Amino acid sequence: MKLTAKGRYAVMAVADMAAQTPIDGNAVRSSLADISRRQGISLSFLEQLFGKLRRAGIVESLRGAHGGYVLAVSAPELTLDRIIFAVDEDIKAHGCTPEAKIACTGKTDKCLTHNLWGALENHIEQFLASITVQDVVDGRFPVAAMDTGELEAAE
Amino acid sequence: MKLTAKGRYAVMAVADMAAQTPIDGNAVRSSLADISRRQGISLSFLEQLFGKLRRAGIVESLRGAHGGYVLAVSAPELTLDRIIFAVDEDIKAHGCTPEAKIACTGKTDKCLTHNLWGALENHIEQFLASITVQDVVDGRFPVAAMDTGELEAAE
DNA sequence: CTTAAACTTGACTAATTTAGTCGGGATAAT
DNA sequence: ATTATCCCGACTAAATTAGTCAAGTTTAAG
Repeated sequence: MKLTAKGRYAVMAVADMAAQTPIDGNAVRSSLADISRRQGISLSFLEQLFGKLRRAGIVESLRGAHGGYVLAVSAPELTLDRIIFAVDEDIKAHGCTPEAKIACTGKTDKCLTHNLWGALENHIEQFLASITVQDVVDGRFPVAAMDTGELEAAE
Repeated sequence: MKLTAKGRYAVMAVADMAAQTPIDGNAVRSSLADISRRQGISLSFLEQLFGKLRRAGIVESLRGAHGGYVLAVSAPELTLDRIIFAVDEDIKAHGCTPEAKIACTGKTDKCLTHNLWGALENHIEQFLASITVQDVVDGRFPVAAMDTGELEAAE
């Protein structure tokens, strides 16, 4: 799976939207300019990301003056894998894609690892699918036996 | 975490070494030329990979004529994370590295995702650490609820 | 001792991917 | 109209990847 800065920014931006407290339970309209200001991500880059998020049905746009974006899925329903998929589209962890099939034609010797990468990819996706945007906003996500104890102070 | 072809090749090569049946329980000496032939990986590239594997203490080299490489760790003891780390060295899933600290100075708003990527990285590492080279050779690894049912036919 | 098989090292490079920028539109509220 | 906002696609600089190449060093064999 591809875990790039793009994906991180997208999750940050969506979490930022979700963190804006709804006035009456209704979705809040955020302009990219606001998100850009709050998160320190360039406007141009956000435009690129939100185009993909919109096409993926994660956000809805309201054009024109006083427009902006609204979450199309509620924060507790929206899992991180959808966001990452939307912006980092192509995922490929195993090398036995059609073009690499030449090196993987049935010989078990040749491709001992074929299934392995698929399993790994699946594992990562499941992890991301188990976390919602609401979890991120609340700072609550499965800490699977983390041993880096640098959580408390930002110094 | 970085999951590149380099890491895949390294795992393939090490698994290939492990798959060569030991004559008397003792480690088998494989030359890079043999591995190259069997796995279809270029010799030059293998040289690059095995340099790193050797420095990481995963394999030992025997120089000179009839030399080659030997696993320095037995297949059932050798976990995949060590191999991937050795060749793909730098791992970075969260963006709040020292230089990115500017955008992450204490403000909880700014870095809702700080711990998240650490947790994800940890998750992946744990997965890889749970699989040994012997598992790969035996085609046995944790299939965590895979739903892609394309395992049977190479066709 | 000479030779050659094999490993060792590190610099080099072409292709790809990433992480953005830029500029010009389209749309809707005021 | 004007302005705030989204929309879109082309463009690009930097980094990374995947892999090559050449010049060694080491040791077994003859």
